[in-house]
Amino acid sequence: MSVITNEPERTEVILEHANEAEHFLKQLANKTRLMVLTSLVGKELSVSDLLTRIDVTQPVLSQHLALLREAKMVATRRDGQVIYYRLTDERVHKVLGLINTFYPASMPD
Amino acid sequence: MSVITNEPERTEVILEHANEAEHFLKQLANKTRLMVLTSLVGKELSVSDLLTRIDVTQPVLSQHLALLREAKMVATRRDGQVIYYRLTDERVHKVLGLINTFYPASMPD
DNA sequence: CTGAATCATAAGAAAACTCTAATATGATCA
DNA sequence: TGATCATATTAGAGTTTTCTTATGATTCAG
Repeated sequence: MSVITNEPERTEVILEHANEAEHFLKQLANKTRLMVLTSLVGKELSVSDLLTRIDVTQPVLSQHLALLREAKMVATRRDGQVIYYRLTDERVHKVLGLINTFYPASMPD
Repeated sequence: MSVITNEPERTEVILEHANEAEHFLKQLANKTRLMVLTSLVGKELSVSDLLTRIDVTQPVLSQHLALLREAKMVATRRDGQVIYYRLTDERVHKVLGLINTFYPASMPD
């Protein structure tokens, strides 16, 4: 029935998924959320941890975290009163990795 | 002075470029603009061409094209009364290619 | 149980984005 | 020149996103 379609690229697939792609990109297209997601690459962090790294108020951070949870881009684990967040969407990881290549690497700490 | 930093990934670079990354992603995070950009992969198209493929009014398309021009994601060429658009940002091409892999390939025409 | 700490939620204001409708610009052609 | 075609621009309305402020829920220590 279906044949192997081995063109080097078929970006047109997005045309049929433009709504989903728009939605996905919108979830990433926010400074606070980008910083959250980037901070979570390779490690789990608590909300307090994130608050020390990102300059936003607690409710604002919490609202962005709620959005990311809803989007299933992150998941949580509770330990006492602390809630740890981690990345759960490999697509996010890939996009962050690509975007990362667009900017010059800065001096590591 | 600087040393080779050859970690497998250093997504933290985005942290220092979160504003730019947000701006870049916002420009992509729109159905009409995604369809425009995707339609332009590998080919030049006129505004009329785009209008036949994308279901929006002429002024709306023109406004989105203005934004993409401003963002330098596309460039134009005039031939008589027709204006042709083409992609000019390799980063856009790369992101579209990646997003594309997130969706199942559909049957080619 | 009371209080403090950590995190979440909700309502409304403010800001940003997108569309509608009307008009303008530039090119071609009779 | 005047009409028409292709595309762009503008003002304002409508919609969506984000923030502010206040409050709620859960956990733990004393």
